[in-house]
Amino acid sequence: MSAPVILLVEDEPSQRAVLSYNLKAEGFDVVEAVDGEEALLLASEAQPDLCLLDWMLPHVSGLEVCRRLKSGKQTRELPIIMLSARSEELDKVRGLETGADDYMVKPYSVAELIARVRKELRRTRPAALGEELVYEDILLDAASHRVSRAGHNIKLGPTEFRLLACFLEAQGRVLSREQLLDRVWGRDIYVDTRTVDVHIGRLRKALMQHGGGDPLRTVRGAGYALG
Amino acid sequence: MSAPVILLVEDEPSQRAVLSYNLKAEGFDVVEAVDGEEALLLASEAQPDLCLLDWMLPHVSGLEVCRRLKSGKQTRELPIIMLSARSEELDKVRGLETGADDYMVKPYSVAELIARVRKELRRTRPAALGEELVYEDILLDAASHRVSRAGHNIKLGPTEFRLLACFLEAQGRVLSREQLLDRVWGRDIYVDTRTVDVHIGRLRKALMQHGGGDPLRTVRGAGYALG
DNA sequence: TGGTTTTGTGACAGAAACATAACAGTTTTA
DNA sequence: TAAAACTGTTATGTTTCTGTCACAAAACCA
Repeated sequence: MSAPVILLVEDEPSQRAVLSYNLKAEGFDVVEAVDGEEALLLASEAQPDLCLLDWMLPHVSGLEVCRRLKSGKQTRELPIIMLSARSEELDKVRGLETGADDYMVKPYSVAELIARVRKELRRTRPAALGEELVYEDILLDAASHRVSRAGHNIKLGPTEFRLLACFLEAQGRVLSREQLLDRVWGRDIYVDTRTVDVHIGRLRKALMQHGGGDPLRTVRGAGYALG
Repeated sequence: MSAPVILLVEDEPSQRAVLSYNLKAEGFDVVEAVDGEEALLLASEAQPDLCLLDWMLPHVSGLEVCRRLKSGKQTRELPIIMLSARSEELDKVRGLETGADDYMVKPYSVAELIARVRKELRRTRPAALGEELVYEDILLDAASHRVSRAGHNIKLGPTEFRLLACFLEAQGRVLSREQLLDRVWGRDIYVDTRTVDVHIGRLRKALMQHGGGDPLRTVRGAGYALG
């Protein structure tokens, strides 16, 4: 499973370097933007999982970037943590009003920032953080890379493991073959779309090896879903 | 018990502020010095448990401070972690054998710095954390540097020892080769990632020399895990 | 129903990931 | 200072996984 991607928007180079380095050390992928323009561009292009947004930016203010991200269709769901140098309560209120999901005042504890990042990602990318994912009698422990069903241990190849993690993260939503290729294989890998079918088959077989019904649902013309 | 006191020697105010803030956030008491003079004074006066020492200092260099601390009777036992801006200097620091207990190159991961601080403190203030790591019949005693399995003493090389300690600390989580290289070999050492495999093999052999199954699990495409 | 589209699946060859032994250079130990 | 222990790399063998294809089965549609 790919590491969560964090969009870091901060104009001051040294601040940016420190944050970037520490985020990378925690295992995140970091995409950096130096101003609002670039931030908005990368937000839709790099498909980040979370955005760290500085309040003070040249040209377009952080507040404005936040507002635009939250009103854009593609980027509405992107969690945003605002970083501000000032502690005035008014700023905080305004930040959260604009739709930011959290707010931190500089100077902040890096440990606390990381903790808040994790808190936001826990909602959207639980598998990437090493959480336990459950659906009925199926249990996937991302940290120890283990899967079991009704108590029986189940051995999965890397691809099937990621596939199952996707379905568990998607919470029953239907995922198209294209979406699965993106998330499981990666964005710029070219493989035949029918290959997904084969791996779905393998995943099904593995999950049913100790009995139990088929937990995967084929949605003709659309893709697959869990449950 | 009172919190460990850390003597932070760093002349640049912003760097000092960041470090101080983060250390305090982790529950340490911080005493700050801006140059070598003050550092030497505070080292004997404030009775710190550990010293974070910047390489570049006005007047008296960090290297010189380190040397003096290590030759002073009262301060000889004070653990020192040197902070250096560039990796070339790191070599010098190492080569000159200043007596520092650990080194970090800027920019560093705050999480890693904290981890190293704890590591040093564990030696000098062992009451802080439990020293024995256990998994099933495997026992690692960090204080005496001993490992045993099912009662049999097991002799491990330094690398295998650290490797096993990592797995015991990770509590069953999968560790990637990169993570292991970071933790066992160090962040800025270049070693082929395949080398990890070899040492895993050696560790396995050592752990199984008196019988018993393989406690290490290979997670294809991801890394290794204990149990 | 018959034809058409979509999905399921077994087989297979090639690729990738991993295990292990051997080796040469280095460091530590006695 | 010689011997022993340790390290990182390389080469080779082994296992496991992948992606594609071909054909079978199922679902859909008129």
